[in-house]
Amino acid sequence: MDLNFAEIEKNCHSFWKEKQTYQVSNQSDQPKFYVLDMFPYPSGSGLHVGHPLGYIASDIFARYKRLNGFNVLHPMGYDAFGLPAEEYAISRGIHPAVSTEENIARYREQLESIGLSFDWSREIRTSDPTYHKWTQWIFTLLFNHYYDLEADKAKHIHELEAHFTKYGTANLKAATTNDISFTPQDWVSISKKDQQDILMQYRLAFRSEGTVNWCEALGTVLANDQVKNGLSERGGHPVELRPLTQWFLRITAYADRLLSDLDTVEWTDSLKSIQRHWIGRSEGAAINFSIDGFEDVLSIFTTRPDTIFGATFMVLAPELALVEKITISNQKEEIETYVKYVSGRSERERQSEVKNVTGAFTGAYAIHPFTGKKIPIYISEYVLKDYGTGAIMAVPSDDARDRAFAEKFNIEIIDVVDKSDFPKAGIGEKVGKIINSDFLNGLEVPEAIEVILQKVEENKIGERRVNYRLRDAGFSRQRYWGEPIPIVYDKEGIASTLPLSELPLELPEVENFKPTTDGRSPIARLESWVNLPDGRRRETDTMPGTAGSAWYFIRYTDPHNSDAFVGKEAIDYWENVDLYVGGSEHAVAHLLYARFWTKFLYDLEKIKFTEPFKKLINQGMIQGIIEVAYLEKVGDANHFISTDIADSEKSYAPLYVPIEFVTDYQKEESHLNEAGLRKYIAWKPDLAEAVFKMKGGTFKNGRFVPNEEGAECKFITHSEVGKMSKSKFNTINPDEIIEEYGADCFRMYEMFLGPIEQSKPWSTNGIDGISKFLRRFWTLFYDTEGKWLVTTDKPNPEALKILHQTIKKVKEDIERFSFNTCVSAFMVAVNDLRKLKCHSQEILQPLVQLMAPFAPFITEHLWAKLGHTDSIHKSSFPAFEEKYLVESTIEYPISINGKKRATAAFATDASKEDIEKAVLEMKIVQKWVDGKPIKRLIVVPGRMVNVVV
RNA sequence: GCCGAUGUGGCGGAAUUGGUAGACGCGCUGGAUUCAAAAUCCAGUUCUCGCAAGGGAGUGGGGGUUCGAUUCCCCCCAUCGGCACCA
Repeated sequence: MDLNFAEIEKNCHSFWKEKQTYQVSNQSDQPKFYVLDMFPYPSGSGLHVGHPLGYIASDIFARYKRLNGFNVLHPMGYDAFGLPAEEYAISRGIHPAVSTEENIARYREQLESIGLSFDWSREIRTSDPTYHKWTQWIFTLLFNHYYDLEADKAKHIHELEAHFTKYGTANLKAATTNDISFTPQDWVSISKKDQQDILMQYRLAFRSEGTVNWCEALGTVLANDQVKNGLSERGGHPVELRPLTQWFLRITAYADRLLSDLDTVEWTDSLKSIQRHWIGRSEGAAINFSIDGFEDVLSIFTTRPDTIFGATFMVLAPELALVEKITISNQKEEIETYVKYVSGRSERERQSEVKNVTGAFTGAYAIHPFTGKKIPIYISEYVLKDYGTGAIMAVPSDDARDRAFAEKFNIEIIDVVDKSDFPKAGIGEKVGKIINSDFLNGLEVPEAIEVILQKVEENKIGERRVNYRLRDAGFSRQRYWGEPIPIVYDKEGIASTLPLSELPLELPEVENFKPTTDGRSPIARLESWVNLPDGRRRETDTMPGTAGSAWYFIRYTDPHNSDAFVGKEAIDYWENVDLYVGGSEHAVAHLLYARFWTKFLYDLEKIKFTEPFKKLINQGMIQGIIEVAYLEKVGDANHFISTDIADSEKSYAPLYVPIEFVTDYQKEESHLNEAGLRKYIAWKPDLAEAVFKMKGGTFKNGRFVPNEEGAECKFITHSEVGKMSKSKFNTINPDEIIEEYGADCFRMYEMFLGPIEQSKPWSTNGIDGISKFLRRFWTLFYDTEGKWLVTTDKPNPEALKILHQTIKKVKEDIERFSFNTCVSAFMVAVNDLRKLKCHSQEILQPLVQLMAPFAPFITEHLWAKLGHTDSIHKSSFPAFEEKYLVESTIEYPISINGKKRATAAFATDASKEDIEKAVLEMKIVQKWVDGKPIKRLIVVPGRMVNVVV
């Protein structure tokens, strides 16, 4: 009987549904295990073959853990709010709620067809009011807390108010937007509005004027991680810096913990290093320089205080308020021109211009705190307003940029570090001996740093300071499709949060949800919603996509709780995610925000863990082949040129070609034939008039005109490996593959492709191998007539050995997430058992259980045929027994001078001496030794023999 | 430029602690079956010299440690990913 996977799959789906096989309870005596896939955004194009790679891997692991007696939480849901979902809806001209609903339905269907063992009763959606109610609630908590740097945790804002009333800012160590100081008397005497403005500077969710990434095309601001090379990550639109009042989350307060706790999680080195970089901790000092003729002090940040005697000028960020104040009248024009020039430059331009230093002199001078010398103050765009204090002491001898600047503006360079002992060291490297530096002379750099830091603190001219590259997270979006920020403003503009009883604050229905261009959210147009009867006004910005995904893994443990974001018992039982699987593209956004929210909720004692994801595996990207046709514009005419006759000197416009039009796709000779070309012009009607030139002739107006009799219409396309995406028309859908080969085959093939974390182009070359394997596996159970072959015969030792070898290998390999080698192991086992004509139930039944995590459908069917009524996925993982692997002899490789020349079998318990003797007597060994003296004879028992001549 | 990862047959890849390099699969070659084909089954398949027996080379390149290196160390190259005036 042939393997009829379609029928088996159908039966399994209804069996699992009926028995609720994958539903999991929060009450269990079994140990817990939490396996989670990264939250998908339900895109309009559905799943392509790249998505399931991680889902299948995590599913195998979840099933494996279940078979090993764990209570496994393995849920799935949708990151349904956010920019991509909204852009998709706008492009189709429908409401995002409608398109999201449609997309989710399709996703669900596809995910189920793959046989993923999700507990669907726990499905959540970020756009669902019963969910976003709690996202909003967490926002209100962030608003009502500040960060106490002394206790190193978040505390309620009331504690801060109490501190202000009692002590003012004295002895306050709290994360803040601006360092200010006042007395308790000041605090009580100022207005309520002023008090609130001050408190706002301490809240963990706060409103502030900041420079934001404004994207005109998307009509919204974007977070730093949504901007790549000065363009929006989504859509590639230009992004400019704009001052705008926005909501922010004070993630910087958690910078140190986010950094140090990376050591406690099992993530890849590359991912950890990406996060470390993003956080960008640097230790140094803030040092105050007085300004000649002004009361103001100039505070600078440096990581090289040891080079302070080499500081020959100062540089300020052009945007700094101080600049205007200190500029002397003679220099006013120059400075103004320069400031204007900088403000007109986009982020992108500033980044691309690395070599050419620019700047302007303010005419003011700072006083060197140790030498008392006057040093000129410049401004330049290479100093960033938001990093450190926005001001530096420039040391041209030990910093490449400072040096370039000094050379251009003819400023003195004093060598302060003698690096003659380190000829290979680059400029700025922290090695060498200090010279020309008064009391620091002769010290090694690390010592000098310590000495100067002490001196700076003694003299009260500065302090040690740790600085971070990490910025506070912009949390406002001027878009429709997101959680409304649950804030109202009174007549004075004082912000307050909505109480839990008024949550969720649902998105109002609007006629026009398209983005505006005036920097306001679309819901701001809805006056009736914005203005409350009591005169207060609602906040109209919405939250970014990262909000809902920052805590979703918590909600899965108790998804239907209407009284709390999660039940205490539920979260204390399940705790954090044991295994998290997803792409590395979320390295800094989602993964950092989720860690931040987790730590915040931990501080508030809502949860008992400090990291959301203990172990994280990044699955590689399955790439696609992108097919491109070369286009040359000749006047108004469009000429397409086949790649084999393309002129390598010329540059052509590459146009994407949908892969379904391409013949011999994935092969070198991929091309469009006559029918393909017709499809192409039908798909792009504006190119109907185009001319396609190829070796064999020309295709024009829907007809191929050959150069000579019998010439072929073969328009060769240019093929390259790249991301699989709808916009490149190269997505391959799992549905067709499942229909043709079955879900089990699809699952095993995706795993067989190679290590899970490796990226590779998709190719169906080789899927036949898996398909054949499954059919061979099937023939262990059924003959061609459909007769059941399994017997109760006692298995022979050889079959037992095969089984137990396989159990051992598969168990070890699953535990190290090496799924491709598991599939190989199954193939080896099936090949060997077929050779033995083994049909013994005692062998085959454990083999079926072993394969259940990989091929859940076929194994479920066979399990039932083997006489079981309950699901195989509720059974157990076969136990490995060493005794079946014990061998009486071991085959040793015999090497001469490290090169293998022969093999020889010896008894397992053969002594070293016996082996030595036997080896030396071997003919082949004597031939190689050839009478020469034997220098050494190495025998590693159970391993190998090496004869050194 | 800095940081991280990767580099093995025609292809995807395996070799878990330094111990038989190339498991398993694709592809290819030959054979069986068939009127023929598909499917299936059997055998072979790193390169190279050789009729063969048997040699030689070989895990991106160069060097080193070791009886023995895909595995450890140093230098270099290539590809991918991240960051890029970060003081």
